[in-house]
Amino acid sequence: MIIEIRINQPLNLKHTLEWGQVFRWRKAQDWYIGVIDRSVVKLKIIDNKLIADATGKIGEERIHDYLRLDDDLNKILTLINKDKLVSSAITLFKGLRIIRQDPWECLASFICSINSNINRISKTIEKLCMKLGDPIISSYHAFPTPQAIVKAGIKGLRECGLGFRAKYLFEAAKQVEESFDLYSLVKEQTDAAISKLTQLPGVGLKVASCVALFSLNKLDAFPVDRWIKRVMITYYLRRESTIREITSFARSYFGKYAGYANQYLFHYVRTVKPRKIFQ
DNA sequence: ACCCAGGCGATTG
DNA sequence: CAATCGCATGGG
Repeated sequence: MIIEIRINQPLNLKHTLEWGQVFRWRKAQDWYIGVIDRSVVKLKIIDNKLIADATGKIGEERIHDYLRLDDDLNKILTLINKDKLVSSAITLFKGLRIIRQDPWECLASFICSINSNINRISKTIEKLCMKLGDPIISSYHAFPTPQAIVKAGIKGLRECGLGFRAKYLFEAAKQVEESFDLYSLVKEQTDAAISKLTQLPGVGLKVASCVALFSLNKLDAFPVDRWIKRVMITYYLRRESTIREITSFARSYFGKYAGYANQYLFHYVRTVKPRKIFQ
């Protein structure tokens, strides 16, 4: 099914889908191909239209929702544009949008991301889906359900290359299957949602913040990894700081769209040479 | 070798 | 009590 969505504001699929919010999108000629929920989706932009070619029952509403096209990006970028650094990032990456993933897929993905790198995370998740996800069409599979993860067992997960993360993912899946109400967290305040998430095994502040930002509609969540930590300390705080000090500063400095600032900065410090950032 | 979108439990101060 | 440390693992 082909869906056309008229877009009247910045949307850059490369910046949005390729670098670290989500790990399953691949570029094929002029399309981006990925899986949203249980549908294989191809996306491309022609002029001011987003073209989606999708299998299954997915409709315009979910595509719109996934790319958060309701976010007024121009307004958000104006609000977070507080200094030269963010301003440069916005110039380079305008059209990068926060996306709204399925919370379980997001949680599982970021448990897999612990002390790893984007390249490896993508490969691990690919193996997980291939082995444990329900087939959709050709070689595309849905993301494995918590039940499928539990059924695979720690040994089965290790065979996908999860290493020491296998037991975290297994235990988290078990709790989500049995008692942990992941999907109700969308109704909670940001800090409450994050603190509940960190009760899960393998979920610390960083992973919880990513889940809150990328799947639970918490646009003020500010994940601090080593890249963000370095740029925040050297450019903003200008002294040794804890993760809590950094997130607290970021919230007050960038405001309720701190998560957007986070993604633009993350993109920027990973792309631009350090000496260019700090002159 | 060294680094990587961190978390956890043990140890130290 | 908080801060620090070593470790789980595997690919580039």
